Amino acid sequence: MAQTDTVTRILDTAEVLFAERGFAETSLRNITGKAKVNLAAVNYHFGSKKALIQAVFARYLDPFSERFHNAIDELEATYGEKVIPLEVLLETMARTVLEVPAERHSLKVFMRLLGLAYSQAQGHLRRYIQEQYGTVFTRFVELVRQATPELPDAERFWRLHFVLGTVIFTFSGLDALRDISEKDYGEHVSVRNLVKRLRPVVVAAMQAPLPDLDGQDTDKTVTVLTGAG
Amino acid sequence: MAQTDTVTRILDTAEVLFAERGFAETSLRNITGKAKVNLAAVNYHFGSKKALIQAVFARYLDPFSERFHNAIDELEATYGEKVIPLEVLLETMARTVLEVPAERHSLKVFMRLLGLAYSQAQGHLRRYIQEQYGTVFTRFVELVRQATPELPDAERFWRLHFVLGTVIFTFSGLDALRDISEKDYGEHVSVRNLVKRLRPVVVAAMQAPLPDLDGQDTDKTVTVLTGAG
DNA sequence: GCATAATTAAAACAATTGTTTCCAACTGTG
DNA sequence: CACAGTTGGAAACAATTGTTTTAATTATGC
Repeated sequence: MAQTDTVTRILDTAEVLFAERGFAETSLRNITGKAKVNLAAVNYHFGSKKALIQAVFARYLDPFSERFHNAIDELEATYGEKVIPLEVLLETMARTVLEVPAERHSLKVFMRLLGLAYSQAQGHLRRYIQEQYGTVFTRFVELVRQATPELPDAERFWRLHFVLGTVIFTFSGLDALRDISEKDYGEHVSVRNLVKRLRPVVVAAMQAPLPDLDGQDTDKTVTVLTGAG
Repeated sequence: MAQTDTVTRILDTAEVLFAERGFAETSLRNITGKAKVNLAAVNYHFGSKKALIQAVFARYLDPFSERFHNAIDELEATYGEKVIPLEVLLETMARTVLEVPAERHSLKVFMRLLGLAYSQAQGHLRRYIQEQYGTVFTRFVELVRQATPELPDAERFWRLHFVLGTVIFTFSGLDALRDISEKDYGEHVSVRNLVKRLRPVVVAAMQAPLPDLDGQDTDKTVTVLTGAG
């Protein structure tokens, strides 16, 4: 058994189990058992369970980070001094996200891991991702800023997280949602199909009219909402 | 110490710890220690940790379910045979969600618990919530269907989950996001403020143009996206 | 082909988990 | 006051956790 084989086998098994059950709910014995490697192999090759978790993320985020930087480089070279349209930025992000796991594993696992990174506020993980891949996200946000000059900075910040929530939540719970969709509406949705459904919704969300933040909401009447129809 | 005091103290402490760290990461000793009750009290009063988790949810979802049914009853009485507008439905849902935890605890905890219920796919939890509170959601969805006749059923299904993802994701990670927002943009966002920001985005998402689902995406050009600008 | 390092294997480790047991303390009722 | 049943408290339970240790095996370099 080659040296890399054990490492790869652990990573392959771990990412699936993590995505299915979460980090705390997945024991090393569970991983090593399913991967048919020795229990001590995890601590030998990775050092600790925390380090294994980070390694699982790195295997997705490293290629993503590199590809996305390259994609943005190309865009900037193409558009020169001109502002890159929001739709192009979103499309580039989507394409990069879709490309990375396509090579090896499923997008679902990747998204589910991202969702876990947020929801299971494992302190070390959030810190690791922020330190390791913060610059990519910062660069993207800056371009989005230039593409949406009409949005106040704070508003853009929140809207980006709104759509991030939509995407992560959707793909993270993909299996369960797909089952319901298939049972109730008889149609099987592919990832590509779902991306197509997401497109107009995400764009509409980013381009929605600005909220009325003045007035200390003295009343909860529904009239406030109707302004967007 | 009255009989209910211990139970309440356990629930109050458990919901906060669950919301902060998740279910598996929160031990009974952690809960009982912080709640200053005996370790065995949990198993005595609730039977098991699983049952405790369900009880924590029930304390939020029971009042929510009742209030929401009442609110819908009122709406149906008011509108008679007429269709209830989408904005009114969303507003009613939002108001009910905001009302329930306001009485006792924080909305953040409530949302975070909902997020965990989805992300930490504890089988028993999802089943419990589905069995216990499925009818409320079904009733709501049916009204949304009448309010959005232009949406295909499957499309409406997905869009509801898209916005559900936005809301849960946002409030679930509220603390972390708020910290960033406050640090980078110097403005402290309240829950009410955030609800105001969500309003136009959610409405725009539901009313976004329909996706182009034909054509087996032969190309990944950005032109597909621009149709929504 | 041998010496040395790298990897795998098996076992034990200490710590923590949810749960149960057993007994004391309390509560309310006759 | 006495006695039933309920609740609280400390300890122990068995199971599982991540990690470490020790020995065997395999690969590598000279």
